[in-house]
Amino acid sequence: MTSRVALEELRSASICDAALRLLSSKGFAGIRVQDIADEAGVSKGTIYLYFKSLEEILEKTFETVVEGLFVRLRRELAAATSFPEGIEIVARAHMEYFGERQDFFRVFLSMAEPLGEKRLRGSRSYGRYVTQLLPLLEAAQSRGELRLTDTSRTAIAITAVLRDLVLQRVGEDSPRPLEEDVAFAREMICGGMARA
Amino acid sequence: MTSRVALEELRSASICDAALRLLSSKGFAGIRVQDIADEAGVSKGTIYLYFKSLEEILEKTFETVVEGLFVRLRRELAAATSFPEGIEIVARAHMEYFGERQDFFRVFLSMAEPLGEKRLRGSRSYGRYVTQLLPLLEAAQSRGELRLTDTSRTAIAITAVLRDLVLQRVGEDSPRPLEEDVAFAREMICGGMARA
Amino acid sequence: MTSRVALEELRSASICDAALRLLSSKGFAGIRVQDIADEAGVSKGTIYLYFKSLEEILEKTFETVVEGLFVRLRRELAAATSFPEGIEIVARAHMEYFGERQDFFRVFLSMAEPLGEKRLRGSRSYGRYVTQLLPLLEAAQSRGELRLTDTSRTAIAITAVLRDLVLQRVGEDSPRPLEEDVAFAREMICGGMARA
Amino acid sequence: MTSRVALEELRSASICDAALRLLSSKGFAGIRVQDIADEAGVSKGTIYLYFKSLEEILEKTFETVVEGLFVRLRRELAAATSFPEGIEIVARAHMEYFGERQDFFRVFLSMAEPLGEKRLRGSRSYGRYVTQLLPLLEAAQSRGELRLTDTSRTAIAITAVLRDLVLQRVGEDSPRPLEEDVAFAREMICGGMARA
DNA sequence: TATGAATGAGAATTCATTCAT
DNA sequence: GATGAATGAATTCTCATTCAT
Repeated sequence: MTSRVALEELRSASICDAALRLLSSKGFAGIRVQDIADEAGVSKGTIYLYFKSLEEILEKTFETVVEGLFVRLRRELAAATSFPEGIEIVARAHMEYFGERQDFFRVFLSMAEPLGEKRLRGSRSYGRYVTQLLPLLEAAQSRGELRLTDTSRTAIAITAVLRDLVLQRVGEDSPRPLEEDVAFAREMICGGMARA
Repeated sequence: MTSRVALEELRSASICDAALRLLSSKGFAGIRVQDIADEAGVSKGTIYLYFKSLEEILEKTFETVVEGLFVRLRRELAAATSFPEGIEIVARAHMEYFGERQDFFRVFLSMAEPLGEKRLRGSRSYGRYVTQLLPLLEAAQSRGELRLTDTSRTAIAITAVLRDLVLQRVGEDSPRPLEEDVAFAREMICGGMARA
Repeated sequence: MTSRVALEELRSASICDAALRLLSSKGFAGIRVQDIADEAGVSKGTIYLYFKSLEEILEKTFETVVEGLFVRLRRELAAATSFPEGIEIVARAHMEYFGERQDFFRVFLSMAEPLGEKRLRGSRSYGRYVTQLLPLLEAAQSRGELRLTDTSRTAIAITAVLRDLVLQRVGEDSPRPLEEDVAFAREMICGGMARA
Repeated sequence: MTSRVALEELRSASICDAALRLLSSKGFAGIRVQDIADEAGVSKGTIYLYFKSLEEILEKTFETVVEGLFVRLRRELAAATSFPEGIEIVARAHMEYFGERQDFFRVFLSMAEPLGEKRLRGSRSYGRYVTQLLPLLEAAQSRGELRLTDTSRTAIAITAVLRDLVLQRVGEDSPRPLEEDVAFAREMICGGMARA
């Protein structure tokens, strides 16, 4: 019985893996069920034993990857003792995680809103993504570390900066040392750009 | 002869206008040549007299809209006398311009990189978009107003914050007063989030 | 303008003709859009310029043929002066009309009720078919020619007998003279089977 | 060994039963092997231990039901002492038997000939169905009760009338008393419709 | 024997693009 | 130039049948 469920999980995961690999090379719009099947080494019919539609595959794939980042963030943020330290942790997590999943990251970007609605309706990941930072901000606020009081817009601004810095790294042939970008992010986010 | 070219420009522009209107309601993936033809009031065949392919229409449309923002930025930024003032100008331009083109904005977002490659390969607008801020930053730097020295990454961070704040506004049913968000952007970008 | 509509009618009709020819050899269930396209000498895409779906083609085809019989019945029944004469006219019309459309007739049979619902939803022809006989029966009744008073069930019984006799003829390699079957139908329907 | 065969019969019958129940709700075209397996409580693979194909299941199911009517007709017709009495018996049998199997009856109708060939090729039941009436007609003829001499066409006409009357009953929300329809059938078939 | 996961040949439908008028 | 009818490649999803366990 366990093996039945396990097998199902396994197949399902391997199909998502295949989809993830293709997301890279083809982007969201260019992906076809047959491609996923080929990449996963199963038949088209098999795909439909595990997923109801192409859309479901893409959604599941997406959620899986994003959840991976969330898990990491939750784990590591627990140890942060100051706001700048928290920002560093978040920045590092982003850069490493997406640095290893460059191709996916591009897709992730386009998910900022129900974009490409036809192909990925109802994915709520992006909202949850922003939400991951709220504990960090609330703790900082209760410690009186924040200048700005609108935590929701603050969270948005933080993720925006991190996202685009990662995107930049990902696009570069030989990105600078990771810690340099982490430091830049911390400085920019905590202290802003203007001299006192 | 001039009138020949002018007419051609006119037709071409009216097709792009039609495409823009549809981009709103249908998004990138859902747009069809027949729809554009209908919306523009010409036949499908005529479309192909002015454009080589659907892709070309979308690309041209995109460039046109983005160029509109660039023109505005270049014009208004010339008057900026300080870095914070420049940031305010840029923020206000973004919020107004995209606030009036909400539907397009979402599409714009997905263009951060050659996403949706199949439908819009090779658009280089996003890179140029970031470039628009360089004059502002270089002037600020020469005036000694900047803490951070990496102007390229700084420009990225600024556009990232603005983009996502606009996105947030666009998604809200009754967004707060525009100047409030402009002020938030200025504060965040110039002074950062952490208390001194 | 007229030629536009005319052309459309023509294409539409030639597609239905093709479908009718195939109905014969493949039956309702076995018919494919590609087959119809091939048979009609157009491309699959063209089919969809004139019909919304396979179902619509089949429906239209069906209606067209049935309407042909109705037209004939209405025309000829007007001349009937007695019930037996009317029955003869109806019987002859059935046998000739379906004798020339044997393959279609089989399909018609299966339409007695919303059978094969999935493939031919909403065809109301059969009900209208029975209705064609009502004028004949009402005239006969007002002339006092009928023993039985339930005209609706009577109409059903008549069409049933005619249908199955035609079916029998259609299935025979060398059917007997048509007038023999017409006479049998008249005798059976008017006088019944039992000796006085 | 006997039990082996018996078990096989049992399974086979229970699969047909399942198919029959589904025929009702889904019609011929909509029936799927998986549905039959589910309804019968066995696996899809098991189905193929007992039947060569979906077609074979449908055929066998069909035969089984039809044979049920035949058995009843043979039993009850033996007692008939006159033609009208025989017709009454046949009419009653039809109305009761198919009244209890309404959904199947519709399918039965479409079987008048190798209709839906793809799904049920070669069913010969309908011909045998007509044959069931021949003993009745021959006895009546030898007793001099018949006006018409063509027993084969006569049998066809009888079954046609009965079939369509049952169809009518089956389609009605609150059918009239069964004996009323039996009487109508007897009158129509024995005495015809025209007043002497 | 029984199972049900896997297969893959289809089938309907869409739509960018072409081209004769 | 302008048109829009015609094309057919491409795509998703279904389901009868097989076969390893």
